[in-house]
Amino acid sequence: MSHTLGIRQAQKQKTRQALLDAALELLEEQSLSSLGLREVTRAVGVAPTAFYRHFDSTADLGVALVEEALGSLHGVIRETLAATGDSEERIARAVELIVRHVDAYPAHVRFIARERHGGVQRVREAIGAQLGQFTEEVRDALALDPESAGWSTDDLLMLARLYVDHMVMTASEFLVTADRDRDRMRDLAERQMRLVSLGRRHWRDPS
Amino acid sequence: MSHTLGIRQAQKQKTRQALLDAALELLEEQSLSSLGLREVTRAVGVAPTAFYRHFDSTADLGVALVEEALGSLHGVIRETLAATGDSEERIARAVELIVRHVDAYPAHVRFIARERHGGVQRVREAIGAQLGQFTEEVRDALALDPESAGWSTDDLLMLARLYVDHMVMTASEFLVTADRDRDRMRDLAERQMRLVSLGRRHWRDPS
DNA sequence: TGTACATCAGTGAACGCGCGTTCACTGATGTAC
DNA sequence: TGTACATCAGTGAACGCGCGTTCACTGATGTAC
Repeated sequence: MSHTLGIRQAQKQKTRQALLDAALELLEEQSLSSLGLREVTRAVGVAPTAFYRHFDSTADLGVALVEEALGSLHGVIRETLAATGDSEERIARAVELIVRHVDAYPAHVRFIARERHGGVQRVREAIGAQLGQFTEEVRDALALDPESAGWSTDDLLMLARLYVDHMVMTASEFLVTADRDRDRMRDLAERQMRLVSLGRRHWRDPS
Repeated sequence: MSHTLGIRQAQKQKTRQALLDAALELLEEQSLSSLGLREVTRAVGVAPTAFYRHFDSTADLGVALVEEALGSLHGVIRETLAATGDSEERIARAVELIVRHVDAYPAHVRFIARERHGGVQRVREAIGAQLGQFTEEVRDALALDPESAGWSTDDLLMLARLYVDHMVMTASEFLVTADRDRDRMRDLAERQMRLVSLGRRHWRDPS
């Protein structure tokens, strides 16, 4: 059964979400470490003091944005990796997934790219933790693949990091790619994944 | 002959360098978009208004920092790539180069990693331009390699981007790596480069 | 269902503070003769 | 070498402004009976 929130709770959540949305928009042209609490509340249309009913600070809001941006991605990634098909199909599907995600949530992707190495420690740590989880999930998926026979856990993690970093890199590249260059960039990303897959196939081949 | 600067010019350069150094240090725990001009002059010990004798704004100072951080790297990279030796030697040398650079200029590396996707457009653009130049230089070096026989310019650029992005990624990884994990991270980076090199060797093999 | 009290999300005034920028200035350095 | 004037890096006072945070408050929603 769906538990209906009380009116008060529902309204509170609505305001909280409005603060998150407004912050995300303001962050398209600045960094979290320069985002002001008053800017955010002004954009939403509430009093500055209302901010404290939801977050301790803008850093705290940033951590919530990390959860919003990356928390829901685990399922999608696992699905994509678990799907069958030959290497070429998988690559096309992975790149397609990235493109769709960037199109659907450009501000979230920009936020993660910007704050991954940004000036707010707690947010960097939150992003690092999420990406670390992704890496482990990718490693586990790789381990199930027949191609990974004979691979050490450490080598699998090495490869998983390469894939996850390539994914993040590709996503932030798409963010700044003009429409007329989309197809070229997509092709580029696919060729890079193809080259890595080739390296994977010949890893520790006696040759 | 070495042209000696006038006393006035020399003093001006000294102050300018002090501003750059102080800014770089302040940027270890914040982003450029939140760096204040008064913070910087306070750290140096000059009046806030002195700032304007050197830079229009903190964004302008940021662009100067990009030049300082990346401008001198072209030569080093070209040398490393031009050097002979087998694939394994090259990889070890490349990783060694990165490690040394991060140790010698940690604040510069952090600045580039942070502002590459940061909140100040002109600085992002300056970093992008420099990294684009690196990519072209790496592509040109790759083109001279016998292993690249039969490669299209486009495929060479694709590979060059993979190398440059891996280089940046590795550098910013080392920045946050504790001493006791240094060797493990170095090994990881070398294995990743080895896997990419394997992919390169088998690229468009009829197999 | 109705009443009396508790909760708490959002308000609005007030605070002290540091910000970026302007301006006229000073005095050491540079230059012309 | 000495003198008279020009340049200009750095100064210090002043400005208006928006910031984060505090506080006592209001009034709609929730709860107990």
